[in-house]
Amino acid sequence: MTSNLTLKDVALLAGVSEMTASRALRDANDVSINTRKKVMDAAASIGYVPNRIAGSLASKKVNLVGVVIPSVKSYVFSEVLDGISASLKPSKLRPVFGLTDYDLDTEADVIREMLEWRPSGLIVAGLEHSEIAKKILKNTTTPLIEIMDTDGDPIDSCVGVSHYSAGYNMALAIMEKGHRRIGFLGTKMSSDFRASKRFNGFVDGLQSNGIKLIDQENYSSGSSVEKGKNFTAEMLKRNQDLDCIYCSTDVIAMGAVMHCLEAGISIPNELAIAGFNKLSMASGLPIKLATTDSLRFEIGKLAANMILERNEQNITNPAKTIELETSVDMGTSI
Amino acid sequence: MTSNLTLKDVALLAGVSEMTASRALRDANDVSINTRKKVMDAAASIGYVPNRIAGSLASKKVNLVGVVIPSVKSYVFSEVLDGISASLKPSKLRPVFGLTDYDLDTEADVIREMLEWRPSGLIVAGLEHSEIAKKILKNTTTPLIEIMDTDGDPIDSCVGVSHYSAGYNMALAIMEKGHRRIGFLGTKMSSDFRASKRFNGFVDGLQSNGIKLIDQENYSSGSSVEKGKNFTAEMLKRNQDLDCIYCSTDVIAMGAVMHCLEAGISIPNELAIAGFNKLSMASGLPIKLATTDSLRFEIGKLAANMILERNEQNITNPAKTIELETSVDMGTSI
DNA sequence: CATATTTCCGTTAGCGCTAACGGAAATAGC
DNA sequence: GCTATTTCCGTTAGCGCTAACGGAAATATG
Repeated sequence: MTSNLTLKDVALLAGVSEMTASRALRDANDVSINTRKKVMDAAASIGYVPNRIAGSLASKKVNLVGVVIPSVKSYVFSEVLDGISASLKPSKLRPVFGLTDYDLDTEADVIREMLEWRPSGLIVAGLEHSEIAKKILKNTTTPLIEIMDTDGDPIDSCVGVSHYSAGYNMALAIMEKGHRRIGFLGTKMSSDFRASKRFNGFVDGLQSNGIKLIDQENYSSGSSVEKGKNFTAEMLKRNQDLDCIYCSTDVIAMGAVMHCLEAGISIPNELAIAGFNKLSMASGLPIKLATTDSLRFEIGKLAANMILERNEQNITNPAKTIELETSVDMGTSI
Repeated sequence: MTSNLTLKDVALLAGVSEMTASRALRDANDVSINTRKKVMDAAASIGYVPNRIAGSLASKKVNLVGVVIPSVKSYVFSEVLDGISASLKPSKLRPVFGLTDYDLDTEADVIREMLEWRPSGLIVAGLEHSEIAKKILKNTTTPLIEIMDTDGDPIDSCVGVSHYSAGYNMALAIMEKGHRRIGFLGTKMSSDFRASKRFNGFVDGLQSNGIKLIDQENYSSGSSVEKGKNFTAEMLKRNQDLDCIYCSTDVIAMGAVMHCLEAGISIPNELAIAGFNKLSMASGLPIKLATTDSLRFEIGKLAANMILERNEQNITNPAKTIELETSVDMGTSI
């Protein structure tokens, strides 16, 4: 409760009305310098902390932006959050995060809970939602930005990259380097829609040259360097003539690289490796990993900016989709 | 705004009073099965989303827990958040995150903003705060848990590990393995109090055997694998007879390992390497990194549980400090 | 000096919900 | 059958703040 001081206490002490105290504490301009100082001093002397709940109800302005993401552990969304924080920092808006744990039912719950706070905007990762969530989102007048991904039908606005294209273009890049016997290593598709889109794009990209995937491993639950290492070893055991592995994320690719370091396999001569995301932690590797920058920080920044724009202008902005261009970062690993 | 439907709309449609509608939507028990169904159907049919702002004001219960951390990018706090989320999930409480960017003035602002929402509890990383922040925190009746670190004076309750001891014990472990010419590699101390405590503990630990640090590098801003790699190279150039490097975090230690892999330096024969945190991504390395588990998930879980306890019991719980025991994980790198 | 304008502050009303009480109707008790 | 209890629902009164209006005092205008 932060002690139970209210505006009335401040007003009484300063010898003004509650309304004047309220105006003085926010920087409204209908207050003389003298009374403002009196009020400020009174508030400071008793340690008054304004009650935003009451303030928001009265003003009908909440100044929070709901951000719904699967996880904060994944090295991916944390940078999105960072971009959002950076954009919102100079404004009055503040981000509030909700985690879905990659579960669409949880996501629907989180979205509902978020909307109960009447946020100034909502940023949700991904274009795939449960029917319930879609219904809620379509019903709301809160500005909504779906992020990360543009391969699908946004409900309102959208900022992201095409994961299908990212996969497709990586396939082209890999084939251009002469690799033909190619495997894929990634997490189970059901929970990670974007990885699945990259996979589809990749397969179609190979197909455009008449090439088919030799092997594919879809492990369950989260990605880790260790999993990447182990599954790479297994896949190589199954297919001794494999000359390239496309990993659904850099984390896995790092594991693949680790395996090669340990097993004395030369990259890319004996095995080419490519990942996705362009994670900064991969930059410490002995080779430069081929990857696609998923522009996470940029996406967060742009999404937050769209919310800010919509809040400044009272006119209802039209829905807008921003598809950022990705390009293959060749590195030295393919 | 999620459209402007209010309880009144639901009540009217269901043919009951607002109060009854309110009771029916929350699961209060003074409502017959029939009327509850009527209200639920009415609410669903028009897509009513309760206004928590109003509800919280009226009930004086907010059910949010403020979580103030330096960053979400650091691979460290994300697991704390995860622990907090896991603990709070079955309860009504929800975490709200605020980022300080390792800046104490920003931290004070974030704390103040958090308290304006009258949260059910506040979890703040670290024991070091600005004078302003301390004053605010001492003044509040909101349950406060300072986390991560127990080397200092908690304002209220506290859950963490002793970073001083962690450093001290790692020094003992390293010396026990026979290493004597030891360097330290970490980020600039001013911004990272816990790294600095580990450093002090480490130096004192060495001192207990009459050993002094040979070299030390404190780079500015954040840690990365690449920095670890580069600064390890530099330090080895300066001190060709170095036989061990203690890194302020596993991220740096991974970089050190990378350098050794590239330069063909054998670990731990030619160079021993130790880190801190026990990050999961280090588990993919060819050697098992010596480290200290910082028990991040556990800390988050316990902190959230303390908030839950305090919310269940109406009695004002006494401040409590939980210091979790750490132990050196020897790995194969020292 | 009279009028027009600006500056400053207070009053009233209400944001959308819930706590607390009270009372009517339904059920139980004997 | 009449009282005691329970079940269910409505009424009243705020939670702590701010929007909007209005009005007195101070200042400007000529």
